[in-house]
Amino acid sequence: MRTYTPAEAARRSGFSIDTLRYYEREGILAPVARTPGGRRVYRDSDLSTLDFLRCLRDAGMPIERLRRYGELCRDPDTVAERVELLREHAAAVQQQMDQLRSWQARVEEKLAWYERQLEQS
Amino acid sequence: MRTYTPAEAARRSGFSIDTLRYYEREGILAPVARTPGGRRVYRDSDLSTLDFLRCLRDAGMPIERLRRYGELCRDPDTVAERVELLREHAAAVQQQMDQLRSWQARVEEKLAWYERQLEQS
DNA sequence: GCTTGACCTGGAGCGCGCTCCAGGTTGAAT
DNA sequence: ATTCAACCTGGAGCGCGCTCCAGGTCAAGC
Repeated sequence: MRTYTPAEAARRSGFSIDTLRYYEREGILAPVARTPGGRRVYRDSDLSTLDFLRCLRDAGMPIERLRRYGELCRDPDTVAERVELLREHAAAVQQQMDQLRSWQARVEEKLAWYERQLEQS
Repeated sequence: MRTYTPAEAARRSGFSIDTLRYYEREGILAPVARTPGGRRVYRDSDLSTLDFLRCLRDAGMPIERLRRYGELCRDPDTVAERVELLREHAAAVQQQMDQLRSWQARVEEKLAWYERQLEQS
């Protein structure tokens, strides 16, 4: 089970070093292990957590919910709550996709109209 | 061709009065007609512009591009540029949808795993 | 032992997209 | 004529999610 410096963790997770510290401060990420001198030592488990957090962020989950999810993951007896949280966000994502689809339709219409304009001129 | 007070325009467009003023200041919306006393008088054409702007915003188009689109719409000889701008954003939206779909898949996996956990306990 | 670059902390700053505020004006209703 | 809600302007403030900075510490390589 190897370890990673902050720079490596940043590179692999896609978050900046500052963001990694920020997430830890905010309680999104559990406190990371340290060297005797105080430097952070990220483990594989941290990286896989970060990987999933990255995914949640990319899907638009706000920081506050991310924190909630992070907290829940530190208590093994909260699987049901985690499921609920993810289902909630899944519904939000579904809604957003529906909206984007209707946007696409509307823009296609507008583009078709513009294209007719261009032909006529 | 009826007209609308700022409050009515806000209600119908879904933007706040402050946002309407902001969009005008920023050149996203063309200068709105005024009464002799200086109050804004929105027209149907303003409302339909706002309706499309609302749609673009909801699809995540940033303010800067909105401004560009607004400017282009004030010059009738810019249909090709408008088409280009919309196509560009359409590509961004497509990318976002693809990402959301892959997010959904990943979360479904995680949920299935959590559900197995719940059954076992 | 010294250098050097990566890291540490607490706190300030930033970019976006509004949102609110103070202080003043307008105009429809009474 | 008076009231009063809705409106005006310029500019400050805010919430989010980071990002940057100053001033200091650590540790690997020479």
